[in-house]
Amino acid sequence: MAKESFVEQIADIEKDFPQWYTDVVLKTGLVDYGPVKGTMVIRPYGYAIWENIQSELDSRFKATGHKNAYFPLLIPMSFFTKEAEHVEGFAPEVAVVTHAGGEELSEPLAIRPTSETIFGSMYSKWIQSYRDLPVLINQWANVMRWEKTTRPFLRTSEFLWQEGHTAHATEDEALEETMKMLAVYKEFAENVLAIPVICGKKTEKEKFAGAVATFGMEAMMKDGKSLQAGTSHYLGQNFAKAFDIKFLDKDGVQKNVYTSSWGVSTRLIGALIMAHGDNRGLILPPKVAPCQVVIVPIAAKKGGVMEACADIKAKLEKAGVRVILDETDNSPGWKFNEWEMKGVPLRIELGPRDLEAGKALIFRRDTLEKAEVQLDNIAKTTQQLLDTVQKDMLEAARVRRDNKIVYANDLKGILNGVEGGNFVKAGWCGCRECEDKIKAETAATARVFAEGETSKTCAVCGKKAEHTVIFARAY
RNA sequence: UGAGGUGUAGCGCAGUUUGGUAGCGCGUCUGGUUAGGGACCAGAAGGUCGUGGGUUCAAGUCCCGUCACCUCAACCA
Repeated sequence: MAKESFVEQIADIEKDFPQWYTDVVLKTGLVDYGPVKGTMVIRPYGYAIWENIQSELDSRFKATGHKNAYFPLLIPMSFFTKEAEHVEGFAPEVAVVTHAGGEELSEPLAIRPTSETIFGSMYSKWIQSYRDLPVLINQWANVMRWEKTTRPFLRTSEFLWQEGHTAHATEDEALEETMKMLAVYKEFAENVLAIPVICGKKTEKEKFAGAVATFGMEAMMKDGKSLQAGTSHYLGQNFAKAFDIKFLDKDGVQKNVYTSSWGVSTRLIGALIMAHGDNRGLILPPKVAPCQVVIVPIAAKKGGVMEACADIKAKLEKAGVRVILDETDNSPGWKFNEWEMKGVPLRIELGPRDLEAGKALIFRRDTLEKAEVQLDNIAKTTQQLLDTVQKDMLEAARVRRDNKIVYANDLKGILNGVEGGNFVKAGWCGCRECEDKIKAETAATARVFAEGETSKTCAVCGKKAEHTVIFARAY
């Protein structure tokens, strides 16, 4: 009987982007829903992507002088109340432990939604002198935020992330750190995830609770909506004062330190899916793909086919390529669809006919092109092609994004822009009323300030524009 | 919190109007034949019908309660 084609099983990316996303995430085996609402179980295939992200990021953190550490999951509630804006921003979404050991606790414990407070409390003990500075620590951890509506990777009650927390002697140094890590994220997003991003300062409304300034990294998804893919915060002396983090400077004066914090999360996996995927499923850039090449034997039982496939696998492994030989007895068509759905960048097909000719077919997931390759130098060809795919994916994403950035002079222009799935650059006077009005009438929010651009007037009130802002609907 | 909807096999559903042996498709498992875009044959396993009570000779089906989930609204660094 005629089965539903694979393409029909996955929602149409053009017509129903959210449904397409959910289908892909579940059907590719990245995650499953957890028993507690809003939680996800990250399955091995999804976690392998995260491990690749971790290792790429971690080497960049080490290269910029940071060290890893681990801080506790539970934070005394009183810590949050020490910084006024921080507690106000996070209180609604903090999960709290009230009982343990069969008794009610004398002080409730927050399950960390972020760790500025507990880092702050420890830094106040560790830092005494300018000689102790800077302190550059990162931690890989889980955090919990009790959001009302959730979606796998994009917004879940519990998620994995890294959070860097640094303390510095001067404002300049802390600001420099904030910007340096934002640049690290940008370079990583583009060269590893193949996602072009726009970085910039956030408005007061969108800034992190407790920060002096927040800088965001925004990525455009295929439907033109924006996803905040990472943030870097300059915290000034807000947390230093709240947690009494002081040092004796060279001039003999006691001073508060200046701190920064920055983080990216498993949301990056959601970004990967939505920035690159198509109607066949995922398309993963080679650098983070758990499997970079899949070998599909054709007529596997015929003489020499499996042996030749195993030989190719060995050669690729030796060259450092992550490769899977699909030895299951599914039909070739089934295998093609399965691995395409999972986003494997390259597929090598080898059957009796190819073997005789000393060739194989190699298929590119990103462009859907097939080409013949000589078996003799297949390892080298494959490696080169992986590099090409990595670069082409970034370039293709860049073109997609650049075609969807428009300018607007008034509210209607912003509305038309975002309805058409664009990022819209528009002037803004800087007042909260105008920002709120844009959100109310267009469902778009201010993502980041567009640096190096000047608009004359505010798109809402017509007064003099203080900034040019990128507006977009966001996930 | 306001409005609507859904709970029956791993997944998707029918069956409820009119009470009478628990069904279908996909998937899974076993054995075999196949193979260049989701192949085919044969066989098998799998269900406290969300949950508590009531009516009845008899309840997936009728009555009362309750829980969970989904959609929209609201809320949301």
